[in-house]
Amino acid sequence: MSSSSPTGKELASTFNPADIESSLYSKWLKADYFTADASSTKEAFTIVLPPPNVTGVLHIGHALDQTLQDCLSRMKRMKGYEVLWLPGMDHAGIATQNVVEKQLGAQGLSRHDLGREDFVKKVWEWKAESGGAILDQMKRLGVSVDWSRERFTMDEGMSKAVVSIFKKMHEAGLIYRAERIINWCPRCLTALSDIEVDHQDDAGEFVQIRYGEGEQSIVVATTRAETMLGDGAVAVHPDDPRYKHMIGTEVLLPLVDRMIPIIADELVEMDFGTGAVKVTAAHDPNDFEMAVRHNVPFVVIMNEHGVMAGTGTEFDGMDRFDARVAVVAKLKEMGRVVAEKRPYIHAVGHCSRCDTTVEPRLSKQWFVKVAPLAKASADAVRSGEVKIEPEALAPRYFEWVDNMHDWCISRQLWWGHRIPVWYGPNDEVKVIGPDEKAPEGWTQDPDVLDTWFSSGQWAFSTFGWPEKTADLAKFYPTSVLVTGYDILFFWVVRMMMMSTFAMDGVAPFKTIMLHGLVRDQFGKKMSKSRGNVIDPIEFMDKYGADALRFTLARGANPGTDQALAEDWIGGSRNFATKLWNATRFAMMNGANVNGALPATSELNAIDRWILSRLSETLRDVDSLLENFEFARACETLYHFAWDDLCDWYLELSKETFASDSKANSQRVLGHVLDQLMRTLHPVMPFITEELWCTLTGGESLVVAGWPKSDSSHIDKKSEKLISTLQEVVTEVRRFRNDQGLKPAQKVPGRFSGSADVLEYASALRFLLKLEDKDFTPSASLEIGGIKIELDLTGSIDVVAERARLEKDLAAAKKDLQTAEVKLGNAGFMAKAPADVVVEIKERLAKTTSDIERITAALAALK
RNA sequence: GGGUGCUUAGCUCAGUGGUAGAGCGUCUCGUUUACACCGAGAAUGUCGGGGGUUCGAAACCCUCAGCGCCCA
Repeated sequence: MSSSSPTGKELASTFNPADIESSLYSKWLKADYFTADASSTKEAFTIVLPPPNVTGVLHIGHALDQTLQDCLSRMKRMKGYEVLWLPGMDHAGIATQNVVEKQLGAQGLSRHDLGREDFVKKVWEWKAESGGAILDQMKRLGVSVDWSRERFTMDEGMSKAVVSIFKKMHEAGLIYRAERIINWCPRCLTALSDIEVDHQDDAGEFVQIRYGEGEQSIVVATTRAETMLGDGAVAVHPDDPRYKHMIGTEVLLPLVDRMIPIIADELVEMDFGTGAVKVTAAHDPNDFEMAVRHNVPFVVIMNEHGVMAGTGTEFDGMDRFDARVAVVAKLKEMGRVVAEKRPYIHAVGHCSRCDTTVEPRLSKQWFVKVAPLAKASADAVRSGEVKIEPEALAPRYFEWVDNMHDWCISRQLWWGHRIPVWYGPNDEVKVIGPDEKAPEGWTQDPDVLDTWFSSGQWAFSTFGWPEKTADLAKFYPTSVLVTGYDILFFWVVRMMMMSTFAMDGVAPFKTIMLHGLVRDQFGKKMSKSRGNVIDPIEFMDKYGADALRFTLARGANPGTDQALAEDWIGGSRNFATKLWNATRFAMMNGANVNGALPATSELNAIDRWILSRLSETLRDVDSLLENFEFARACETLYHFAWDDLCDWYLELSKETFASDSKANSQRVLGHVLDQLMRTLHPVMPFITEELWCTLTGGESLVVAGWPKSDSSHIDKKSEKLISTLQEVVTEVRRFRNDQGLKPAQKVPGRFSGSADVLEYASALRFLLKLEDKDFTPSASLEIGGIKIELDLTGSIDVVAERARLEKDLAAAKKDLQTAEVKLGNAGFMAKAPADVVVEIKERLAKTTSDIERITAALAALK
């Protein structure tokens, strides 16, 4: 059987995604549909793609994030906006440098063997050869990004912007250099910001050590015994009665034989450990704070590799973890270990890139003073200029921006934006802007900037800032930022801070739409070690991009994680096949979009009903998508397409399509499919494009109009009638099933009752496999005022029928009781809204008549 | 320790005051003018426990228990 289209094209009998996806994507690129026009008079709709790492490959989280962005972009494009969805990549400082260093390591080389210049050259070579694999994978998903505007955080324009903003922030007093305790990775040999540190529960030890002798001794507790070599004081709480008398005195620090003071500071928790803590000013952030307050000296006892150095003890030259063991052993020997707990589970910081245990280290670094920036970022949300969706996640945002520490932005790496600060021969310090030259003989700071410093500018420097470009004017601020809540703090907050600063207080987006993480089918986090990682490419190969996209969008409830299983992607593929076959069937039956839709007065109730359901669906889906309710939008479309259209409309209309009076229905069906394909297109771009072009002969759904719900089509009367037909069909099917009739077995049957239902008697007969001929009824049913009589050749299964009726009777009695209780409740009658009371009264009447009918039927059964 | 969620069918989750829902899975029947990647029918829940507010609570409040995430 074939289905012909306006273009003479035919649909294959089975849907195979691989046949259409890549050629459709090429078609869209060739037609230049995704390239935005800054000179357009249309209202702009802008999204910047959260730039994936240049080292990255597409994982399921990207697939979700990008599917949602593509849905919004495609819908807005169809709605007539000038849509810019800007793609690009992040240079990912540490991650990328690690990749290239690893490659060098395989050849027995380190970056130092190459030298800075050649190493950076090598990284660029790596990028040209193997970087950005993710971009091609994104094309598989069908992303409608503007490739002509693709950016990279290290490209020329963005690099210039980085230098410009550094200078601007420095001039505003927002960037400074200071000696502080920072997170140090002894393997990557660089400083890390707070958010580049992952806290894990590690099995460590908790050791209590006695300092001093006799009366003048005090027991401190620590998880890092080796740092005692650098202690400058012991701290207690000022109100602690145990130690009050010792405040201001000194105790002997063992091993190094130094007298150190006992100080009082409110930071100390009396209930924790012994209530006395050692103060290692150069190796712990809290100790550093106390040391500053009490003038405790900073004693550095480790080098950059985490190796003990400069303590003047036997421990110099030992790795920090070996030193921990050795120091405890030695102290034990001396009888100074009062108590030990092992294992002691506590949170320990690890480098988020290489998992090495982070070492707090006193070091001179560049910082951003975040207080004013964070306040502006918080205010933008508090004032309503920026909306967080879902609103429930706003407190998390505030918790962060309201309590933010200064941001360490220097990294001791080679791959990244080099800090534009130059030092003169006499310790002069100067920030050199993009168009300036450093004086002769000066040297540049060797460090580079934190990757987030440049990606924080993604929402404006991608448009050409600091130049006053047409793109910037047209597309900034962006409309919505779509991203996972997991990078709210990493990236979103940085974008907010940098953008509001650079763009004169205008926040970078109007809405921050946060989605959750994709988890495995049991809701567990995906991880390589668990072996439960879902590869989006594999599943696109297997089920098609549309199936993956639909599954992800259907699971995307605002701000919450979603589980994903292969079976569910298979289910979405089944849905795609359903759409394919429904369209194929429709076209075999002459569905078309030629000319105007017939007036509703000329349509039968089935056509009026599907138009009514269509209008309601379009109305609901539009509002759901505008509110980022992707899951509910998909659910609504799924049930309209599968239940209303395929299971009921097509089945009820088969009779019509076989008759001579089918023209109106053919036009209606064409219209419904046309609108359905348009509405599904943002979620399932490939199959809808293929089906719609075949059905309508149109150029492309990418540039087709977004459907408007036609409220004049909403027809409650037809909905009521069709719902009665559905009830009749379902009940008779149930009866047939209970009676053991085969689905295809024809049975003589006839209807009597209200005329508007009887008008569709032949459609009912078709669905119920009832024959229209004279017979003596042996069974009868009554549903919704319609009487159905059937001939079961004289014998029916009385036991089965009795069981069925009794079940119905019990349900009806239960309903009756609830209704009676409510109506008999004076409080309910007095306080419940009128429409609820009416509803309950109707329910009472219906259940009463049902009970009478069922009771009579039971009595009639022999 | 601070913050913030979650607990509804076998599994994963919707559902914010008016008769408990979906997808997947399970059971039965079935190749009938698209589709077995299908159709028809069925089973399955004192909505974590307890208390309160209300005419009415899965939903609102309190409390207990369990689980999770973020931050320190």
